[in-house]
Parts: sequence; C-alpha cells; structure tokens
Amino acid sequence: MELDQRKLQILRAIVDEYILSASPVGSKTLSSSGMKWSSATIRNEMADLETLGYLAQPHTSAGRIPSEKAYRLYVDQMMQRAHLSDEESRLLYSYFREHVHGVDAVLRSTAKALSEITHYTAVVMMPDIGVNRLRHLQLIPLTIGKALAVVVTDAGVSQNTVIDVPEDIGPEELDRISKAITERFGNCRMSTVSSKLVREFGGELSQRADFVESLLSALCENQSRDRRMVELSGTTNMLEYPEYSDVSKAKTFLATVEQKDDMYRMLKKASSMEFTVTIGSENEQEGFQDCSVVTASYRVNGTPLGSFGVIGPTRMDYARVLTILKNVQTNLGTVLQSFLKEE
Amino acid sequence: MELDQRKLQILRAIVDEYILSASPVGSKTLSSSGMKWSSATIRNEMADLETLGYLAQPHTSAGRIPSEKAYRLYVDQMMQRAHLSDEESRLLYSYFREHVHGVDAVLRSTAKALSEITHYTAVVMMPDIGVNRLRHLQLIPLTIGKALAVVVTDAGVSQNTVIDVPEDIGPEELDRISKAITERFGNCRMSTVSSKLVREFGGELSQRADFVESLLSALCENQSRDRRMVELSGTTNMLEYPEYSDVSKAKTFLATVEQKDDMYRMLKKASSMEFTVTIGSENEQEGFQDCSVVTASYRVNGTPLGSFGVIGPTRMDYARVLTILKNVQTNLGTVLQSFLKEE
DNA sequence: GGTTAGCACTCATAGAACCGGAGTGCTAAA
DNA sequence: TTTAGCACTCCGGTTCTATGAGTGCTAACC
Repeated sequence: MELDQRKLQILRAIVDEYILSASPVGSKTLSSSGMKWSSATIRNEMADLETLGYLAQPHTSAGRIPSEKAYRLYVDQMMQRAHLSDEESRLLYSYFREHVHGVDAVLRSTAKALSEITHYTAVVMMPDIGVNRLRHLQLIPLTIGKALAVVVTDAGVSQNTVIDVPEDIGPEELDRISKAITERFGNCRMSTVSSKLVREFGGELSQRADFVESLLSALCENQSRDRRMVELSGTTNMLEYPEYSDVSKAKTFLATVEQKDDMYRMLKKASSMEFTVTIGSENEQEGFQDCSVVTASYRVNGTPLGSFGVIGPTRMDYARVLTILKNVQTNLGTVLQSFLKEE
Repeated sequence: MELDQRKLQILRAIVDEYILSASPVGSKTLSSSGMKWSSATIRNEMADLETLGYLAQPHTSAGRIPSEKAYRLYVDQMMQRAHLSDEESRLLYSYFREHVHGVDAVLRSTAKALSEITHYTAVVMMPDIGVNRLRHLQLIPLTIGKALAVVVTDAGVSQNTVIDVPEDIGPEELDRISKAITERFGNCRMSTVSSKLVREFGGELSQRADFVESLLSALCENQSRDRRMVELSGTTNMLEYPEYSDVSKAKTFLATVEQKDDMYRMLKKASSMEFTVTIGSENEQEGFQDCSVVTASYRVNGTPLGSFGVIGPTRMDYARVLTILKNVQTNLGTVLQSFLKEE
C-alpha cells in the first residue's frame, strides 16, 4: 500500500523530530511547527500511519514514535542529505593529515574521528591481510627455537607473529630465508603465497619446505586469531543518550560492543557493500536490538579492504551519519591509496 | 589518640560488613551477628568512632559507613589476610600458562585475569623499554624515505616504529646498519644505547651518525608517545556496583579510566613500590575520588619493570585484592624471568 | 468530500501526604 | 560499665491526587 504525499511528509516530520528530541511526537507539536494542516488532520493521518505499522504509541494519550519500518522507509527513500559545516569537514580531514604512520594508525585515528564527530560509538575493522601484496618478510631470531616474523605489505605493516623455528636453523639462515621469500613472493597477494607455491619453487626454500609451510600457516592463524583487528572508539558516548540512562541497558550495550569477534564478523560481512544501514532487530547481535549500525567500506582501486561504522540508538541521525561516513570513505581512500602509490 | 581493643574490633566489623553489603551498618546488625556487646554499647562506641573521624552517617537514623580514615587504618593495621580457594589460584595460574607469546601477551592476559577474578577494573602497565637489553634491531624498508624499526629486547618485543630514512640509504645499507647496531649494542640496556656511544664508535656507524641518532631518538619518542602502553580490562565491571547505578557517575569513571596517559603516569609512579593502596581522595585523578586503587609492581631479578593494579569502589575488598595481587606478582615474576633466562 | 474546531476521555508523570521501619541518642536501672 | 527502654528522626516506599499533553470521535464548515 502506497503512502500519499501528505502521509510521507508527516512521517518524515515525526522521524526528524523524534531523532532530535527522543520523546514521542504529538499532533499539536507538528501543526504548530511549520505544518500546514491542523492538528486534527494530522491526528487522523497519524492514526492511519499507526495501523499501517509506521508509528507506535508508547501508551494511549502519548504522542507517536517511529517504528523500525518507519526508519527503514526513512533511510531508503525520505531522508534528506545532511550538510556538514566547513569546520566539521575540516576537522574531519585533519584527522587524516595528522597521523600518517602506517595503515593501522590511520584506521585507529579514523575510529576516534568518527566517534568524536558523530557522538556515537565508532568501530573500524583492520584490513584483511590476504588482499595485500607482500613487500617484505623479515624473520628475527628471539631465542633458540623462536623467532619473530614481521610482515610488511603494500598497505602497511601487519601484526608481528612469534613462530617456532627448528633448532638447526641459525640466525644467518633465517636471514637468508627471509630474503629468499621476499625476493620470490614480493608483490604477490598474501593469500596466494601458499605452501603450494613454496613447494613448487626450487632452491633454498625447497629444502626448508616444512619450515616455510609452518611459518605461513602460523602467519595465517595469527591473522585470524588476533582479536585486536577491530578498533573501538567512543563506547561511552552512548551513556549520554536517554535510551541508556538505565545502567543495565548500558551494560549490555557495552558488553556487546566489546565482543571484538562479533564486531569483526559484522564488519567483515558489511565490507562487500559500499554502505549498509541495519536497524534495530535487523541486527544479529543480541545487544543491538535497540541500536542501529551504519557502515561503509573502504577500498583502494575498487578492491574493498574492510569496513568501518557507527553504532547508535535506533533514532540516530542517519542522514548526518551517512554523510560523515561518505566523507570519511573518500578521505580514507585517498590516504590508503598514498600507501600503495608505487604498486 | 589510640583506639582501644573494643573500638578496633567494632570498626573492623563495620568495615567488613560494609564492604559486603554496601549499605550503612547499624548497631543492631552488629550485636546480633557475633558481637558480644549489646547494641547500646556498640552504639556508644560508634558515636565515639564518629567524633574521631572513622565513621560517618549519611543522615541521622541511618547506620554508619566507614570514612577514608577508617579504610586507611583497616588497610594498614587491621585487615586480615584473605584466602584464595584452590580453584581460584589454579584459575589464576592458568592464565599464565596459556599465552606465552612474549611479554606483551602475558601482561595483557594478566589484565584479563585480574579483572575477571576480582570483578573490579584491572590496569596493567607495559614495561619500560629502557631497562631492557637490546637483542636485535632490524630496519625494514617500507617506501622511499621510510622504514620500519623493529626492536627485540631480552624481555620480548617492543612496538614497531616507523622512521624517516635519508633517501640515499638503500635497503642493503639499512640491513648493514641493522646488523652493525645489533652487533655493537647487543646486550646493552636500551637507555645506554645513546647517540653518544654511537658517535664514539667508529666504522660504518660513524659515517651515518646523524641518521642513527635520529633513529634512536625516534625510538625513544615513540616509546613515550605511545598510548597503548597500558592495558585495561573489565572497565564495565564497575557498573555492577550500586555505587555506579547512576549513569553520570559511571560515565566519569569510565572517562577517567580511559585516559591512558594518566593511567600510565599513575602506574609508573607506583612501580617503585612493591604495593600501594590509594584510597578515595588520596587519588590524584578527579574521577577516582570515590575509588581506591591497589597496585603491585612486577620485577625481574629485583629490578622493577612496571606495575599493575586494580581499581574499585572505596569499599573494595582490600584483603582479597591484595592477596590476589601478591599471587599475580610472583606468577608474573616467574614467567618474565623465563623470558630472560639466557641473560 | 476533505478539513477543522470542540469536547470528553486516557494515562503517565510529578508532587503531596502518609506510614513503617531501621536506627539513633539519651536516661535510668542493673 | 553495661544494657534495657523509649522517644525521636528520617529515609524509602506506597498511595492519592492534580496536571496536562495527547488522543479519538463527532459535528460543523468549506
């Protein structure tokens, strides 16, 4: 069933107002603030919108609040593009100018910027290493039987990994192996640097095939096991909204958001889409039933590397958040590009 | 003014009870739970204790709550040693058995263990690099003009640092410089590897003295600027205590605890002491006026490397926390020792 | 027909009044 | 010196009431 023009207009006004005030919107409020119909007319329309499932009443004789269905409609069709003030976009940009020490730092800085500007909670996924190209592998001896593997890719530096080394491999040989791998696989995507290729390749590496294989699997495992691959910021911002004036609600939210595994899965899933908006119960996470999550992917040369997003109450300012995300997306694209310029 | 035996006994009972219940303790409660005096007697003593400043009354006709002065006395003189159940100490120990991938991982695991076992907020300071001995320095070329410096010390791995490199130094030379520095300064304390020594030393290094100098200063600066040098865990545990059922209080607490710079300073200061107990307003931090902080230092061969601690409400279970910290301290000492065995 | 004014009705919220109970301080007796 | 007793205080919870924002419905209006 199609909503006519007037219904749409009223619905939008209600959503806009509710996003701002967080309290149910009444017909009088609307008619006295720039609506050209009387409160009675609006009342009738609101009753219709309620039976259609776009509005809900906390109790009789309260105003209406938007349902999730309404937010969905709002986001998909009705929302008007928000505008960032010059100062805001300058502020936003400055976050990317300051820290240029590698991809990780930029992404962490992104999380901070997002949370500070939106006043919601921001979450940023560190890029999957698989799509990146190997620049340099260095094995550094630690103690007997242990070494540190440092992987540098075209997108920056990955986590260091502590690996086991057969006792008969000395520091010099580690160095030689590092050089051989770097030389052979430099500029290959990490995901293709598999043990298969190693076995096919002759020379020094083939003699140490077992070791190299275990090395690579250790690198991959470390990658997937590492929980620090999502950066959070502004978790406590949520405590400012009346939705979370109840401590127990705040606690479940904070607990959910700190499940880095879940956050990672969520962002990973979203990274194939340019933007996603997930409203209330559309979220898989138990603790996000009253939240909305808005994400954007960051990409370099069209390849999606990962995603980042903002988590807020369902009545979040979607328009504003989306423009901010769009802004960050392009900024981030430019900065990341600069890390890969000599592809 | 000295407190007689009976006053002490009553005071202790009040503190014990208040730590448990979080609500003011009345004279009847005490007399009916194993105290050998009548409520009237206890009442008189409580009145005395109040004028002496050890107790406070939230309002007339409420029970008494301990003042900070009382906690101080309790901690310094009256507290009885708490006992950990076998299961608890086994659990505690298991945290140190699981993750043995380097110092950082152990300390992170420590934070988690502390917060989970105490149900308070735990904070652990990463060790200062200065006291450690250099094992290996590796410079890895990133792009033109940039390189990654990886420092391995006897205590494990430090953060990686991105440094600037003069354009006329190529990958091979970086490698040679790495080796030269490693060879010359291997086993020296990081703090003594200063540019002075570099200048005094002949050979390749002296030709590149400027670069090496800037390299070392970059390493030191990175060390001091890095905000990730304190690990937090269980920040949201505090929301479970009635002290923080008010969201605004919870927010100020969380905000304070996330000031990693301040936390670092606090722990750094405490690391010269074996244990510290800081009660309420004794804390420098604004947001900790209603909290107590208990810390312990971790040391290897007698040298203090850093410290860790627990933050909770002033009515925290000091006895229990202290035994747990003591336990962790020895465990940590043993584990860290094993990283340095081949000194 | 759609639109609007008017009116009775609902119900959450805030404040006032009230009460019970836990706890005190003081006094007097043991 | 200790304790029983008693009057008093005051918080916290409950109940009651007034207020007002907001509704649905009806009837008049254009």
